[in-house]
Amino acid sequence: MGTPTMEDVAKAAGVSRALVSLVMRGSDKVSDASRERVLTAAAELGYRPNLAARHLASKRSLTIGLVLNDLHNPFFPEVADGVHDAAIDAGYHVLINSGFLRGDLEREAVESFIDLGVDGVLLAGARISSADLEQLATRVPITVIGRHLRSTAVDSVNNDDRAGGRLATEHLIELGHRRIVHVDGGQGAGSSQRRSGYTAAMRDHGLEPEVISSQFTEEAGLRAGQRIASEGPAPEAVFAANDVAAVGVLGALADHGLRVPEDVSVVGYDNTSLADIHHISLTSVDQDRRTMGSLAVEVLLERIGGSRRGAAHHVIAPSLVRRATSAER
Amino acid sequence: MGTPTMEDVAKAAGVSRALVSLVMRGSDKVSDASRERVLTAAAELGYRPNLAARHLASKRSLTIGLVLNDLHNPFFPEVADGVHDAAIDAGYHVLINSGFLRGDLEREAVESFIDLGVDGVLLAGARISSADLEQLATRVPITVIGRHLRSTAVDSVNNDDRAGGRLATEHLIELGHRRIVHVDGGQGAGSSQRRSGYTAAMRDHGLEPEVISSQFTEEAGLRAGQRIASEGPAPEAVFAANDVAAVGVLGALADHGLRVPEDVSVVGYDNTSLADIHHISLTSVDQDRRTMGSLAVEVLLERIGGSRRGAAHHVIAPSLVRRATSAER
DNA sequence: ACCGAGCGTTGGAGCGCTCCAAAACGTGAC
DNA sequence: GTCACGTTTTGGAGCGCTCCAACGCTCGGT
Repeated sequence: MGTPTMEDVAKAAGVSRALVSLVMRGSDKVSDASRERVLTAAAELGYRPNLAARHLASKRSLTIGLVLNDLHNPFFPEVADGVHDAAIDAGYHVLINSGFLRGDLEREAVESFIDLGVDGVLLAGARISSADLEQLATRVPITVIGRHLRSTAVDSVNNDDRAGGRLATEHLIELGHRRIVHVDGGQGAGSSQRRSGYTAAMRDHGLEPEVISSQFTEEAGLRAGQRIASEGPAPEAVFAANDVAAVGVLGALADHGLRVPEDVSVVGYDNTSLADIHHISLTSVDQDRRTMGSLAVEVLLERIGGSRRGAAHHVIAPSLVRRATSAER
Repeated sequence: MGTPTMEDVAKAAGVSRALVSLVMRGSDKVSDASRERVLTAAAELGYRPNLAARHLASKRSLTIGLVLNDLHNPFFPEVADGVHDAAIDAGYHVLINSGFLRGDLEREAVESFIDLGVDGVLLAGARISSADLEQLATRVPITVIGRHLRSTAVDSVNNDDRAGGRLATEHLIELGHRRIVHVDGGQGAGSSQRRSGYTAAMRDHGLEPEVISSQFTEEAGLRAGQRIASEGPAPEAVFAANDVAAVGVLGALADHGLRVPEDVSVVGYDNTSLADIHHISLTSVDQDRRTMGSLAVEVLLERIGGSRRGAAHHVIAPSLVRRATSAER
């Protein structure tokens, strides 16, 4: 006989299987004496409840699935930290899966979580289509992190990208810069809001917005930076739609002999670990990812618990982290 | 009634539940006609097998658990990619968990995987104690990635850190450098082997090894770099025990006005995404992480399948990726 | 016409647990 | 001593699936 079962513990403790079950679930309608004996027996046998059996019998698993759209992106680990903390506090387990940057794999990851019987699913940086999302949400509670949507079936947690775009831009304006170029994030999540925050801030100060359409990758940032550095006189500052792209810009500027921040100031977005590297030290807009992760868990648990009708869409305020790549004109 | 069960499919297809089970498991002893009808019925109902029930009944889950010691470390995503690919090929699912840099949480992650009923567990960058590891291995097949051990119960997949240390050092020697300092990785995995590779290479060429004891963090690399740059004349080259530390060194050198690679060449280890950032462009020793991940899955499946007696300890050869931080003297 | 083999199919037992209704066990009041 | 009530404990049904032994069927050989 392999791993001990509840039956074995019951026998060892001289009680019924049902009582052991009660103890394992932390019920308070068990006498202290019995609890003691069961716990001792369980410890002696090295008993651990079989989760598969538990899920099957109870329809709930006290587990939530976290789908990260891309393990390589330094944006996600911190979200995962927040998720983990909040979940543990609430007595839930977390299982992680990667979408490997593909909407279809993301969908598949969610489906396996459903098959596994998780109580809810968290999607971070979801690429999946809205239609798929709605469809999946009929089968399991879902909360999305870092994507703006107005669904009634799916909850979301976001940072205010528009405010963040404005924040970055106004920081540069305050430093005395007038010609500020925005390297945008194309179809990336939050990209259009960040751009609109930038544009609004520029207009408010009577400045002319100048957008280079790009993407959320270093490669794209590099190309944008090359254009910036080679076409005509360099601008006074660049606001890139995320850190990775900003680092690309940094590389291109250096290649062209432009000094940062003496010649050009650069600001990124996301405040990932990349920005904090001493050798890079990138000024960046921070969205408190840890808090976003925790908040997402709360929201998800509310829906799981049924303590809320309708969807919740939280938006948290971003803040600016000033480092070495931005300076006074 | 909620999600459809096998019973529902059986009824809809006009066959027995057992037959549906056979079809779902891809058995070949089912007539084409029956298979067709079952599949159609299943598709119509949107049926998906309940994994919890399946695990419970079958004692196997076709799932492996992957425990990453730290989600923040750019070393792991690529390992995860390799694991994922190989697992999918073999018809297995992958579930990920983080050890959050703590041996105890790592242990806990493995235990939840066991409770969940995974068929095997992969540990990447394990901090867990060897004793715990051995103990856990009695309950589930385990393969460790990136840690040298000589256990008979646990398999491992590694790169040849000693050869890698030698590789980096000889690269610098070939470039004409004589005074090469090694910033080591303290207690980190593979650190002592890398150091010994460095020392051996130096001695072989009649050079004096010079080791600064440090750690696998940027912070530690930064401190080491500061010492290097401020105490006496700067060395001609630095070999740091991993990329993160190397990036720290890079930052410190820049702070002290030392140019890389004109004044000092720098080589890292791991060839993480960090090294590949254009703005950093760090020469680094590559251990093919993707291959390591895939190989680890193979090794694990061998043990799960019982097709091997005794432990397997694979060591793959590292290679040097030359970038902009190393140049001729 | 009969038998056995081979194939496809089926019912039933059982995986380890939860949860409910009911049994057992006090306890205090009368 | 009895009764009613509250607290603990228990047996059993059932979660959705797998797996095995056994079933019915068809078919070829004699």
